[in-house]
Amino acid sequence: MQPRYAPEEHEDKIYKLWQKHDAFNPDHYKGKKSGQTKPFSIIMPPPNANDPLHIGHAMFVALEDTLTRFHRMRGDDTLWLPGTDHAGIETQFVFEKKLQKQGKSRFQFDRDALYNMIWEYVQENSDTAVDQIKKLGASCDWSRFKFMLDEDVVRLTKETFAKMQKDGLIYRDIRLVNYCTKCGTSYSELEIQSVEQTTNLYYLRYPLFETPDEHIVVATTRPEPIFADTHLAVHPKDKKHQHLIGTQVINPLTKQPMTIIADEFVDPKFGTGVVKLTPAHDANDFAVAQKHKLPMNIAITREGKLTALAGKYAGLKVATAREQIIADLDKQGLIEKIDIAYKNTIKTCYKCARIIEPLPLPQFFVAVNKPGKSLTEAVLQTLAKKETKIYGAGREKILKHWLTNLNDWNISRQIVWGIRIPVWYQIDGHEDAISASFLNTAGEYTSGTLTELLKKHSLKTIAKGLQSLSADAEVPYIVGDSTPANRHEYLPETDTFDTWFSSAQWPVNTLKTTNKGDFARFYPTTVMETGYDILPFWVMRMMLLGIYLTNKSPFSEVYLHGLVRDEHGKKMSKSKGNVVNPLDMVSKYGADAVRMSLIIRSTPGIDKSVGERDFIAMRNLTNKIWNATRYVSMQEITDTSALPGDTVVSKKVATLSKDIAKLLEKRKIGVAADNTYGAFWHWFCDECIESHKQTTISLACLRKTLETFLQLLHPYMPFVTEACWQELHPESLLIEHAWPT
RNA sequence: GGUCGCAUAGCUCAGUUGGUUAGAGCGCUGCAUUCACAUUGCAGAGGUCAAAGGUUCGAAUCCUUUUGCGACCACCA
Repeated sequence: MQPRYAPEEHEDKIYKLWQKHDAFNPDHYKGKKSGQTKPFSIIMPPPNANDPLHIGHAMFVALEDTLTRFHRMRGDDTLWLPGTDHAGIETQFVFEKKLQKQGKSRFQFDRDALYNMIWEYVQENSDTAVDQIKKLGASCDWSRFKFMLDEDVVRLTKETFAKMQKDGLIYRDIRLVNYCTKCGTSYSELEIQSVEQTTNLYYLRYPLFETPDEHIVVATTRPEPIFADTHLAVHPKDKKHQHLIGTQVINPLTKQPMTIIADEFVDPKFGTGVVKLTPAHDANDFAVAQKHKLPMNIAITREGKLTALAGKYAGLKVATAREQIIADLDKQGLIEKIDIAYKNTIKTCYKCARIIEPLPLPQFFVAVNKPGKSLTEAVLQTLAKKETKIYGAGREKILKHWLTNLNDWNISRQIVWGIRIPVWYQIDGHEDAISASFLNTAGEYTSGTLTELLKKHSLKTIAKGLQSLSADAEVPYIVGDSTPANRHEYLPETDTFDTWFSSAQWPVNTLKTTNKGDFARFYPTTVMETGYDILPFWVMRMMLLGIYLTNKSPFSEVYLHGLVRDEHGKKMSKSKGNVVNPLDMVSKYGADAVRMSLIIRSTPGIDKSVGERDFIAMRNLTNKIWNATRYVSMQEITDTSALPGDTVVSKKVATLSKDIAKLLEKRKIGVAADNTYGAFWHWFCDECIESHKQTTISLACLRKTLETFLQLLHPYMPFVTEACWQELHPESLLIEHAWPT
């Protein structure tokens, strides 16, 4: 053996050795173990298929592989199921950026071409994540690998949608959705960020209809949709304004009369105590409008421009329009004052940071709290019964908070990269209520209502080149994978599912499509291990849909790891330049060192700081393990008799094995790793090996103890321990070895 | 405004569910090297465990309050 451990000389070879022996596949162990073995399963959080791994991925690989290897050694029927995600919006965006660099835009391609281009792009890079996961030593069963867009997974995802539709848990309706005009799609409430901003609060004068010399003042941060204002509102008990209820004012832009109504949502103490109602562009106003059955005028398009309603401002972008409108109102003397340092919070797009435009669009929603069939209630009950245990510094409370306040889930996305919603709209009789855009054979776009389009084009032509379709909420539709066969005519939905709608079914849909019997054998899974940052996006939704589909929580434990921070405890970001690439560190210090650095002394739910110094320290540990083995393998067997120190040593190591196992079972992984490290270095190396030099313990005992330590260290540091094991026992594999007792 | 988390050595963090003299890594000081490993060993300095009060035979750990930091959620036009 060389005096130094060189990870690059061993890691790939050892990984191949494991694979050659099929050591990751639970079926490999079938019949080899005595008695009934209990299942242990982890579904890997599927990384984006074509993205390189970041340090957070290394964290999940390290933790999940540690648990997997530990349970495999304990003799459990152990499956770690790997997979990758199509990551709808993320991937489409990365691809669009690539197009942009080439001076192109996604709107230059028809949806099939765009989809195929992205598919190609993903295929080209799809091995990136998988290769890197292997480099980290993941002992997941690649024979059961799944991709979110695998045909069978897609089929099951659509079946879930159909089942939910049947059960009345899916509905299509006009709601104010969070729309990003830059990304060109709507989002659910979870993908929205709140940002505090300083903005102008305009105090505008609305002349009274009867006596136009008098006016009422309304404060607003958004003057541009005033065209769409339908009413003003005051609090019914507001003494100052009570007398105006039911009277009319003049809309300062359209000059049309508007009625003042009363509603308790108005806070008489805020601003002037008078609110303008813009039902189509404000969530509060929308709610009030529904309550009072007020009309909804649309002032802003999906492109973020003003509609024809805006007269001379039509077609202007929101920001430009605002300036001009304020200037014009000022000329008319309709501005009372402007508070230029007003602070409020606005919603922004989590992807591009643009301001989210609330727009009324007909979309598909999952009813999460339908009386009698409440998905959220079912999850809350599961949690109350402790059917699923959450590890992660108080995150269970956060989860409960989410579940008790969750709104219906918008699952429609206006992008092509994803699973198309399997819905068909009935055309005949609804031509006016459906608008579409299609590409003809000459490559030209044509759009309009179907009434207009069908005058010049056949339905077949439209269907063939269909790019986008927008049907009013009342248009009847049928759920299905192909054109419904009946006397009606149909066009398909063009929206795709929210990525998380398919991810939410991942534990169910993967196990149902791998090997026959896997679902019964491994579901519900044991541990769901992932970062706490996607608790509401993913974990909560897996519980919502998992329980809905199977009546069982998809996992009995949730282990939420913290975010990986830099060595100063700062958040990693490209702009700070403190991003650590895990694969660079792997090639520098070895996979074991990277894994151990992330795991040792980590605590669920608490962020973990790592830096080069930690990788170096753990690289030193790999070398220490290597050299301890080297020492033992260098000894010549002179006397095989036991020595007086042996009993104490073997007793202590047996206790240690038990203690470490208990810690790992209680998911105190960071503590287990730390204790194993300490015992190995400061007890085994510093004391036991020295005792052997003093001939107070025998070589046999020393060797046995070292082997035990290789077993104890193997879950965290699989490569070096296996490399050392091969020096001692080339006839067997450490990965297949039983946990020491 | 609400919820959650954190505060322990110079730095970054553990502390196995209340149990002697509070630990690790890095850093620092001194010594050691034909010895498995200098990616090493030995010795050492360094902490009133944020503050105050309470429960207890016993508190870094449980409870209350305060302060500071961080995250999330909700927000009033």
